[in-house]
Amino acid sequence: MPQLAEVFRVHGFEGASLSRIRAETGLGKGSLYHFFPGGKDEMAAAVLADVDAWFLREVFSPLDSLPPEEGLALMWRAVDGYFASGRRICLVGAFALDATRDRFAAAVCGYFERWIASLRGALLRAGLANARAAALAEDLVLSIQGALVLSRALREDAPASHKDTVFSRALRRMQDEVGQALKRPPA
Amino acid sequence: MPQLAEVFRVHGFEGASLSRIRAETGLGKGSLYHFFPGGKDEMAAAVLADVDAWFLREVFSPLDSLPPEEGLALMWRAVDGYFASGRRICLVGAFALDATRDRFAAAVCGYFERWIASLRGALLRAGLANARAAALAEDLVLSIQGALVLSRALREDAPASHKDTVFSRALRRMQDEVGQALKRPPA
DNA sequence: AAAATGGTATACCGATCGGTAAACAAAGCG
DNA sequence: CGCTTTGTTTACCGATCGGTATACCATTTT
Repeated sequence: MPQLAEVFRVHGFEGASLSRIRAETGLGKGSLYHFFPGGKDEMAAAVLADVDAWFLREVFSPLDSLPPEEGLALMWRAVDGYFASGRRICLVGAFALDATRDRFAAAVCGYFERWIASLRGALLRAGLANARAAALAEDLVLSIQGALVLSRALREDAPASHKDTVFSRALRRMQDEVGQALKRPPA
Repeated sequence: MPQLAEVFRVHGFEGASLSRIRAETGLGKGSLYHFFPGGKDEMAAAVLADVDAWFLREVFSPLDSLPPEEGLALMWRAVDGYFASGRRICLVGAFALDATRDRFAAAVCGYFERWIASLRGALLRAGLANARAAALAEDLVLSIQGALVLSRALREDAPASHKDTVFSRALRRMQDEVGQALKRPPA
């Protein structure tokens, strides 16, 4: 399943041909269609569900139920780890850009809505005003996606130099932004 | 050429099959290969060059040569118009996400580097400190890309309601950020 | 009018696409 | 042991892929 996800991440939905999937997973065509009778669509849907489950467990739930500061700290760690400091992109974001979005509209839309909602909730509980929490939550999720795009565009996938990439810089900037917002009185 | 660009934008490089291109442009296969003997790669390269030229003319050059406030104002207008308030995505950003990036690495990388550099230059000339200008320029370009991803993910391509979309909100927030940075002494 | 030019339409190529079917292997279980 | 279940292999399907070749058409040039 991780390998399956990787194929979609690297090549996109259209670019993830069955032969590439076979090569990456080592499974024959028959095996793939045994597990996913619905074909490529079902594979992609399963991967999306898997991603969603991971984020639900590692990001959304902590944001919802833990003290906001803890939840936020966990989110930054999880995001930096999951996206490999910008070397790996967001599958959902990639699907959102092309026509693939229409096929998996519910999953794509739900993923981002949920993320923003959980983040907004945590920020609210951390003391931010309603409007400010909503705006900041949206801005943070949006910036993460943008950082992934830019990080990949500038070819920062060198195995070394984890430190000063666009993604790491952006992540630090976001944390600062949250920190300042929580210290200061809501604007 | 605009139609050609649209096919790549909507379907991505892999999803932009020659038959779809033919359908969209109305040209026969022969005509396409007459103008682009190099096939799909050359078409995509031409589209990328076209996009780059447009941004050079409408965004980068104004940022470089006009007074910074004017250049910035033009950029916001151009960006909002070009991306149709979030209803149209950035072709270069989309290419950057999947394996297509490797094929057009130079163009993709150059596009973003140039954008950030021009923006940084304008911010510098507007009075920002070196580090702050660089960080803000990166953050703005990154946020635009993120706003496009999120805007599409949340299906905000309804023809009506131009006003309060994720993209419009994000654009306004960025303008505020720049405005505040220019007013205040550099942090 | 003849020839060359710029562009188009069409048929076709091998390769690969996503997907199906059937034969087969290996356990699980009575 | 036989029988089913679970999974894999393999061959194959029609459709479509990107790309080529050729014939054709409309100008323009000579």
